[in-house]
Amino acid sequence: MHPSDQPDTAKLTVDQRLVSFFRDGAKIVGLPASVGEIFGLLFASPKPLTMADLVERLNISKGSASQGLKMLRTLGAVRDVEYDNDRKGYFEADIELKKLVGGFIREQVRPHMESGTRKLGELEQDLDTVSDPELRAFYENRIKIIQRWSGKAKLVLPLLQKFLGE
Amino acid sequence: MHPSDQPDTAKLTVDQRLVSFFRDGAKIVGLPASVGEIFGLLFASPKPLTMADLVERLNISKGSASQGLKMLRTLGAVRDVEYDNDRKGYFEADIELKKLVGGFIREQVRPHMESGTRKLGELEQDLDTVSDPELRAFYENRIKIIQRWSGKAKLVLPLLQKFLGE
DNA sequence: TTTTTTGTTCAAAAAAAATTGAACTTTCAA
DNA sequence: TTGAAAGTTCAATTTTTTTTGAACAAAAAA
Repeated sequence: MHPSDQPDTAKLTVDQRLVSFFRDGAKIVGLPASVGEIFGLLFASPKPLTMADLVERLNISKGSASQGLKMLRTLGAVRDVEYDNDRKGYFEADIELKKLVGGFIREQVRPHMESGTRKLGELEQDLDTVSDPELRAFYENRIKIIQRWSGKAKLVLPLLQKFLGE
Repeated sequence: MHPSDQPDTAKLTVDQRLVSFFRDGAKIVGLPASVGEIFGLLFASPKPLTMADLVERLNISKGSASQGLKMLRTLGAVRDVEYDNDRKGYFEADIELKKLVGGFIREQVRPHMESGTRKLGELEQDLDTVSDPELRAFYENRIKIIQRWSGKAKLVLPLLQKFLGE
């Protein structure tokens, strides 16, 4: 073994640790590991990186890099930058918590909430099909409970965004 | 086909819709579908149910029912109740948002945050191994950014709990 | 005690999700 | 134009997660 080669248990470099940190973070919030790694490497890099850099340094396929970057751009977590006046695309991590959380809420939370609201509406329609009045009253109450939750959730999101926006 | 058998496109009953609603909800927050279904059926039931009821009405295995109930109890989303002075165990959904969110934060959020905090600490140790002063300064700044995020996150959880607790 | 009912555990199977890589498109330079 | 570099797409593969079900354990009834 060459002296600079490190065994598995060796200390990781800071950028490797950041990649690992964001890989875990991505999994926690339900995003693919590769997406976390890409963000991590960009976050750990003083200079913008190309897709080829990501493929090489993270050992991921071109396909993963492309799809991961697409998702990160949609989330507003990564942006395209001009660099080296090169025709290749360069990318940079966005470090504003407000933007990261905002993108996550917009892309991952709101769509689910909307579909939930729609489903809840359908549910109310079906109440008419319940003939037993006691059961019907029970269901009405249950639906009211969900609506109360839903109302809170809708209030909480802007509150959260406000709090996180410095 | 017997007249009471409904084709796939037929209207669902209210309890089926609630099961489906919570199945989706579970997936959104990263829990197995079966866990959502179990909670959904309990939520939709005026009376406590047994494990056998869940197996039969949701068409899931005894193993899934047992494991799902275990998780829901750990989350504080379901509780054991006495009923019918029967030796079987009976279960009921908990409908307090405060408790549901509290359990989720305690079981699913806190452990991840703690492991993140630990990893961040390790990361700081490794800063010493960075010889280039410019790169080191860059990393120091990045770590500071994560620490700022982490601080916010730690403040946000109690705030959230307070807001959701009626 | 023995049998039956109820519930748990966990290895194996099935299902779902992420990743790959080869074919394709786009874009620019020669 | 043509060729090469850069990037995208998506069917096939791999990996991860969930679910199953049979063996086991616990507890009460017979």
